[in-house]
Amino acid sequence: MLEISARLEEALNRAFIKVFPKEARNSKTSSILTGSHLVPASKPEFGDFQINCALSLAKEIKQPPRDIAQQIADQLQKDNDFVKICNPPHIAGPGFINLSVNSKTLISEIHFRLNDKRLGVPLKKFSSEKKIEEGKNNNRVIIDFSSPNIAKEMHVGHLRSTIIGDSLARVLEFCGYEVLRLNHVGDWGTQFGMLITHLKEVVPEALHTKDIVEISDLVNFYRQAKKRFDEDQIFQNKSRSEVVNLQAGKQESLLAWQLLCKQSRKEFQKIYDRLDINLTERGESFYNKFLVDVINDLKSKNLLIKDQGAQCIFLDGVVGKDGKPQPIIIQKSDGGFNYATTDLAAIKYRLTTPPHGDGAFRLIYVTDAGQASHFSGVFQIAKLANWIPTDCQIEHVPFGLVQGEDGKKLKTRSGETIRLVDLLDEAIQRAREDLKDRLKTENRSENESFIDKVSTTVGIAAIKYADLSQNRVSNYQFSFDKMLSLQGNTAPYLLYALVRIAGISRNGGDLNVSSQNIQFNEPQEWTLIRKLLQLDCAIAEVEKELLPNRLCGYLFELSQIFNRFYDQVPILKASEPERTSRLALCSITANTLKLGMSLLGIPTLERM
RNA sequence: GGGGCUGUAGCUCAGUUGGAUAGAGCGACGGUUUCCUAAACCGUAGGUCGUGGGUUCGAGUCCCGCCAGCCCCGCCA
Repeated sequence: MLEISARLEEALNRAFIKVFPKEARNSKTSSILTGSHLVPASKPEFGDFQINCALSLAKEIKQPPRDIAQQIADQLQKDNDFVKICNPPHIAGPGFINLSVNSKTLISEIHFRLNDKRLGVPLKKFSSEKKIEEGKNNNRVIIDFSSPNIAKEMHVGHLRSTIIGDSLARVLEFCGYEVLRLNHVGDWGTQFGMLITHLKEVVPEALHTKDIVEISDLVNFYRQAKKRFDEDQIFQNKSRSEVVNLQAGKQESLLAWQLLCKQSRKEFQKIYDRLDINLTERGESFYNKFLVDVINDLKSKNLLIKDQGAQCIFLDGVVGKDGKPQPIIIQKSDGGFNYATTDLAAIKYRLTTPPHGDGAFRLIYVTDAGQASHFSGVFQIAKLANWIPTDCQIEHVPFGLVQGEDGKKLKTRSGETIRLVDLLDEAIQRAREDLKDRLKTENRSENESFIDKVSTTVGIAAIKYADLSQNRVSNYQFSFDKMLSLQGNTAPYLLYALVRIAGISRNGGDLNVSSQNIQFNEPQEWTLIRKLLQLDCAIAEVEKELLPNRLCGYLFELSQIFNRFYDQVPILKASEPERTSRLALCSITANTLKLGMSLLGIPTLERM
């Protein structure tokens, strides 16, 4: 519908100039006229699109809005391209112009989708000349997401960033951008002092030999190290000097550090594999060699102020609890750097043209909303330092907390943080029990591998979909019962719609429709057609707003409309040409759902 | 104290540059199966959109005040 919408918009602009030539030149009214007034209809009974401008023009032009609407509508009917696409416009209410796309156009769009792998979603084109000229890819986007800490376990707090970031990456890739998915892991910092010291004592051979040491329980290892650090003065001192060794690049310490990172990476990868997440690891340590440059650059631009021994930047409006201006610390009083410094180095590197940087034009950070002020500060500094070229965007994509059903931050009963593995396992386990119950009541028998596959797919799909289907800005209430529910806006409901279509195929419905002879008569068919044609709009919205829930909402509505169609209109038992026509709709619906789910990172099933 | 986010049906949430009578799902109540998976479909009930002002032909949406909840705020990330 995007292309149709654009063509109608052009027709509308032509009509404006014909009907209101003077007003089109007048600065006040032309701003009303040139603004986009063609919007999707607010209700199906109003058609496909509506034009609202008559109401806003009425006062300026001093004519009743319905008269203005009538003149525009009359002119539109004289426009060749408009008449090709639309039925005659209707004036409604106080002055709305309702448009409905004619059936010929809708059918030709349906034909096109039968043979189009992208289902009518345009692929963005980027000029290769600009690339060469500027020495960078003007379509490269960096999405920074997931970002767990080395030597710690992934927990529920990493869930949203990982799932949302991955989905945004998939959508932008599909749109045609080159996406660099960066895992900004916490692989540097003072905590490595205690970890290395502990490692030295527990598995000393790790310091001299590569690859043979396994730390089976890294979490426990971290806890032990932390405990000793808190209780043992001598251990603390050793740890501190170990940090110095590491930063100085001492061979032994580096080896230990690498071992810990490697071990963690292996654990993370298990989760990423289960969730089908693809990421490039580039941790904080990567930026170490650029930190001094960051300080020097900021110094040369006179942005740094020394305060109590630390190098700081004071931003307007940033005030502490005491009401005094509060600095962002770029270099600590002991000469060390902190996360603001690393984040600044990362911004600089990511925007710098290759080979000295990534040459991205858009940076997206998917982290919790609690870091909003941190990113706002860091972004402001990058702007002050002139590191952000005018055609580049940098944005924080925040998301809310994961809460339990009590409305509080999700924890275990004993108050501990929930491990991500346990969350996945439980979802799959519950999906398995639900499935087994159903098999029993329906008197079906399935083998173990079927049960495994269905419960794994449903469990993972439920967790991902529950998260993605909510507006990411607000807090999200985690509930196994709701996400696994077979009714409502859930993954199982969408999966089931696909299973129904696969069932039609198994029962002799050929979904490879290429026939030119398709026709539609039922209202359920037209409703489904109109929804199918809106996929491009839904994806364009996610691309623009970075809100995956818009796509989820679309897929849910599509599933609802399909289920109504399936329930009320016979398919296999219909005679030709209805049968083939309806199979064509089934085919496009299945492809649309599969594509949509794949952009959410959710696998689908043929049977469940 | 400063800043951010949130406040919409009993519950969980949508609501796209301001547009027509504010929408789903769950839960409640009632109905549908000789037919492609009823994990579905149809219907009924349920709202002072936190609150008070303002802008506008028109406000859940924009602006200001207030109330409530959560989060962040000097050398952790």
